[in-house]
Amino acid sequence: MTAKTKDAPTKGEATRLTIEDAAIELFIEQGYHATSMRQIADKAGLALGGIYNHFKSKDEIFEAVIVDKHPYKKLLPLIQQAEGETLKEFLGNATRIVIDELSSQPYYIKLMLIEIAEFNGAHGAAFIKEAAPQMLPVFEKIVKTRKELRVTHPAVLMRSFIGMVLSYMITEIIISNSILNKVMPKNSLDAYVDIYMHGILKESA
Amino acid sequence: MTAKTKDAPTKGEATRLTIEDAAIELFIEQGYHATSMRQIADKAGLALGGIYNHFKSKDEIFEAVIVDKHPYKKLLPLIQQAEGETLKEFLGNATRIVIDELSSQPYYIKLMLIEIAEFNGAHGAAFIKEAAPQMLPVFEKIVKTRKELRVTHPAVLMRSFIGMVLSYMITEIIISNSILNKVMPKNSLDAYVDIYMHGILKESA
DNA sequence: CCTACCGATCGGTAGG
DNA sequence: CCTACCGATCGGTAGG
Repeated sequence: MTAKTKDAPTKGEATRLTIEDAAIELFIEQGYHATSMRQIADKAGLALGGIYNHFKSKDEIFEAVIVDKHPYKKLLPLIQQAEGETLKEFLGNATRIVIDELSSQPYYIKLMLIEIAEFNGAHGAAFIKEAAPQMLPVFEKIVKTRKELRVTHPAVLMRSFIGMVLSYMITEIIISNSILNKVMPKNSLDAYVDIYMHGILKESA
Repeated sequence: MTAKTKDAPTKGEATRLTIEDAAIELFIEQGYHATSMRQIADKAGLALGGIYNHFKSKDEIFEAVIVDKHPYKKLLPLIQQAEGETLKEFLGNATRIVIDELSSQPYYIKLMLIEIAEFNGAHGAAFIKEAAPQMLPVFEKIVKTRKELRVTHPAVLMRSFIGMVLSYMITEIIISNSILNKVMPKNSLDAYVDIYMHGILKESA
């Protein structure tokens, strides 16, 4: 009677997660095609052949990682928990929460870039089909209940919000690797969020 | 007396460019590590060994492509040509010019993503060291001559502008591959630019 | 600029 | 879950 609850994962499930954890680290450091099954096996503490008891192929490992480690599962509840009386406060808090979480787990952004760069977004489409129906309502609710918004189309608001976070994260990667960090002020996140906020809010707000 | 002018490139230089053109197409389709030297040779119409008369290694081809094909060389003069009486008109036109150019040559964005995903931005730093001193003055001039701006720091303005274009291009890639194109309105670029514009401009403008 | 080759490494599997 | 192996392909080179 092996229990299949969250609290007591099967040994096989544990090994599977160990493989995924090893794989995601290597993917992020090197990309997908530059990472070999032998490297994943070594990092996970298995022999090469052992991996194939848990995954049919290297591609299947990547797919599993994309699904299991994707940020929106963590982020959605965090956004919904975000507080603030005015919309400005609410969205400001939500943005900071999202970027803090993504920055602490740089996994996600990098993984997304790998997906686009090496797979032309092939897995991404399937993911969005799953995630979008859960994310859109959050923005629909915001549009309905907040009258201070200039942007009244939920999909446009969602796109602009995700785009703003993405652009901050990516320019942050670029800047931190270059000489631009000397010329860039320190409180960039505040300035960035301020521009966005001013962009979507009515002037009276 | 072989002339070395732009009008009459050496045969060797022509072959070198042919190799670069073949390589960039393959890189964009498959990424860097998934592209083989044999594929590049085939597409360029050479035997494998012939490539090594022009490039020492696969990595050197990628570096050459990054330098020679980078968009800022084309984009900088286009931005400077952008017209418009008000800042709103000027930036609106500049944005459309940039995005039109990048969309018609999807090379660039993809190449940048490959650079980050597969090289951790290693080549990018060197590039920015060259490009930043040429781009910053453009934004410095805008900040100085336009009083309608809320954003007064040139580097912040540059970052937000590049970030806005990047986020539009990347979300466009994601959306066009997914079911989201059904729920997304058609004139998204206008809405996107409008949010940004409203974000950086003073309310009186 | 091509032909023919090198050693190394790849993803994956058979068999236990 | 490991050992030992497979054919295929990789980046790169020697020699002409």
